[in-house]
Amino acid sequence: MRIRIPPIGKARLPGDGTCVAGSWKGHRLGRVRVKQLHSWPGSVAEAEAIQERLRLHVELTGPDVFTTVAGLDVHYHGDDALSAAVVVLDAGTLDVVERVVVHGRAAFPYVPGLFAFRELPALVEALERLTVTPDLLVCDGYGLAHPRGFGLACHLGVLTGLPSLGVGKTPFVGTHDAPAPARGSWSPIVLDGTPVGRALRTRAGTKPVYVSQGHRITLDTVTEQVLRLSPRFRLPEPVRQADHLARHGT
DNA sequence: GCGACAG
DNA sequence: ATCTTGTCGC
Repeated sequence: MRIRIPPIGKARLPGDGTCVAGSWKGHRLGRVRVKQLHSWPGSVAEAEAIQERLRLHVELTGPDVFTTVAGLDVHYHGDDALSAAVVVLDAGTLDVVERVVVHGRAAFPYVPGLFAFRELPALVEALERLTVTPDLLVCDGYGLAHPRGFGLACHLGVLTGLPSLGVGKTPFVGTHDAPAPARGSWSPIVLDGTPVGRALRTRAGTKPVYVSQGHRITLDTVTEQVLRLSPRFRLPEPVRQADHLARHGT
């Protein structure tokens, strides 16, 4: 299987990115710096090799208090067209601090385990357009709970150096028991005898979400943050906001 | 060996 | 992910 792909930072972005709103709450200004840690893979084997190499950069401990949190999500329109959104919230009040949407194209075919390569260029572009630097990235998908221990959340965390976590909506790798019915209960996702994430009940009477570490964060902190960011709905507020922005442009 | 497999 | 109706429940 041969694949031609645009390199990171050079993905086609027809329609150009759109900065929907700027920061207005006096947060410190800063720009997310994205490291160029690898060239763009031209095949499945190359993509897997990149994951095997970058996984060694993942750090599984880090801060447990965050001032601002960013939710990231991508919406697909037809074949390869997509819109990537990042919404930064005040971690305490959940007020919106900044929002960015960019329109582009999927940068890789969908291959389970290589999902990150589809969305990476557009998400990186959106992060680079932020005028604030979020303290935590809340990603739509998996982190450590991945066939090679390096899902989208790990990838974005390592490229930006920011703490990150992954929230999946459906099971992927490993096995788990159903968590107890009460909000806040969880059960471990086990892969090769190792706990790599948790099935977490963010709301009673609904399916759990599947959380895992991305970068510079512990699993306990991941669990705590996802619960705190999901006071009302199944999905954390930053991801819901990003989903809405990517979907409806507003 | 075969199928299933984040979005 | 996306294509799709109605329906039950808060």
